[in-house]
Amino acid sequence: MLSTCLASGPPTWQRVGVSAPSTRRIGAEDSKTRAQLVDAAELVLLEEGYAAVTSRRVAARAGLKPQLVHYYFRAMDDLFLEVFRRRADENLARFEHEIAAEPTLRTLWRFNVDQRGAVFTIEFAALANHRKAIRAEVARYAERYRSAQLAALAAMPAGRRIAEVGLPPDAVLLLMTGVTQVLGLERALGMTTGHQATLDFIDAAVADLEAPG
Amino acid sequence: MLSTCLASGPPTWQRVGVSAPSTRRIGAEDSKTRAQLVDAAELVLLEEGYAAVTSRRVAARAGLKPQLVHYYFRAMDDLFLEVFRRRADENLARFEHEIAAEPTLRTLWRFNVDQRGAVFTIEFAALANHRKAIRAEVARYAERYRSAQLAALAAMPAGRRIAEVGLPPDAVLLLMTGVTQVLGLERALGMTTGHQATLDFIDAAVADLEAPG
DNA sequence: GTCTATACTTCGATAGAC
DNA sequence: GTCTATCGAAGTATAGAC
Repeated sequence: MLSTCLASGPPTWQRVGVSAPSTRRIGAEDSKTRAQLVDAAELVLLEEGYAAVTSRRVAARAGLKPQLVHYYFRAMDDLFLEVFRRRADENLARFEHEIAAEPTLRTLWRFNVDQRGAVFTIEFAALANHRKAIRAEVARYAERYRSAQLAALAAMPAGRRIAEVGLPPDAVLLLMTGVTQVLGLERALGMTTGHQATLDFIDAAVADLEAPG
Repeated sequence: MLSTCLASGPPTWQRVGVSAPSTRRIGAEDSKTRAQLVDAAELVLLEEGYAAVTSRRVAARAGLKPQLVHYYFRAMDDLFLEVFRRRADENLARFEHEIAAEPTLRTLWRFNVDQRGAVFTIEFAALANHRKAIRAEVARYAERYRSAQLAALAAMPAGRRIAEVGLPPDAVLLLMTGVTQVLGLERALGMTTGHQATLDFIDAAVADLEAPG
């Protein structure tokens, strides 16, 4: 009966080991319908959280039938991966573009703090905690992004200055990423105390590293 | 028929406006069974994520019947709140205790970086994004914790030194919280590049603020 | 006060029709 | 290549038995 549906045992996304063989046919990757489903899934994810990303709700959002989700994606995880990859690739490309146009520490910081994907990030962080395939993909992206940032940093004057001062470049990036994240998280909670002061402080630090005097 | 189950419409936790009247009887707060359910819920949350915290799975984890979850908790959100409050209160108490025993910047930092609740935090951050009641509770806790940290900081020598240097205390806390979080998140992803260097750097900074030379 | 029998919705997934 | 009819498990919740 080869791995039929959820017949007994934990839900599909929790199963371990050899994934189902499943000879089921899958829709074309360049299908327009498929793209609509990915769009809808992203919206549902952002508005209602990953737990709400079900075939039925995604389909409803796209004005399509639920079964189509399973036609285009072997399992819900594949849909999540698609949603993630799309944004991740786009984000990386945008970073490379902006940093190439103006390779400064300020650009690096602006890009970090600009991140509109605070909710997006949290949802996938939570997902990554419990789903192997997603964790791997998120990690892969995080590494790529980190490398790109490090390379950019090393190539700019401020980067060399940072090294001279004895500041580990990794630490600078981790600190920047960190504050950004907390600021976003707290804002989502309705908290803003100390945010402006923090932003001002970092702004000044960036300015100082950029053009010390 | 007054608000029967999920009969039509979005799931309970998404419903807006006046919450169901529901005259249903609810179990005693000091019930042992109830406590078992909260324990089980926390375990499921940590191991499988918030989406896996369902009446059936929680009950299974506790070796009890699924219906009991609904007897002791009016809705699943109430269970989440209970899980959160328990840990939050415990954490705050532990903080107050440790900072009272040794009111230094190092204690503050150690407590932050020690946080074992990285997964816990992410899960509730994700939950808070989409569930009003939970968001309110998380925000309430975050404010309390922030206040406690600020008060502790203001009362220690290093705190005064920070102010002298022109560093906003809020920024110091946000930076500390931020790195901690990213470090935890990345470690969960299997990333460790630059972590030690960052920890060493902050360690040195803390030492310097503690006893400048 | 505690727990169970039961309702019925939503879920992921597949086989098979077009 | 695209979509639909349909299955059986898992989901929340209530009313009523003990």
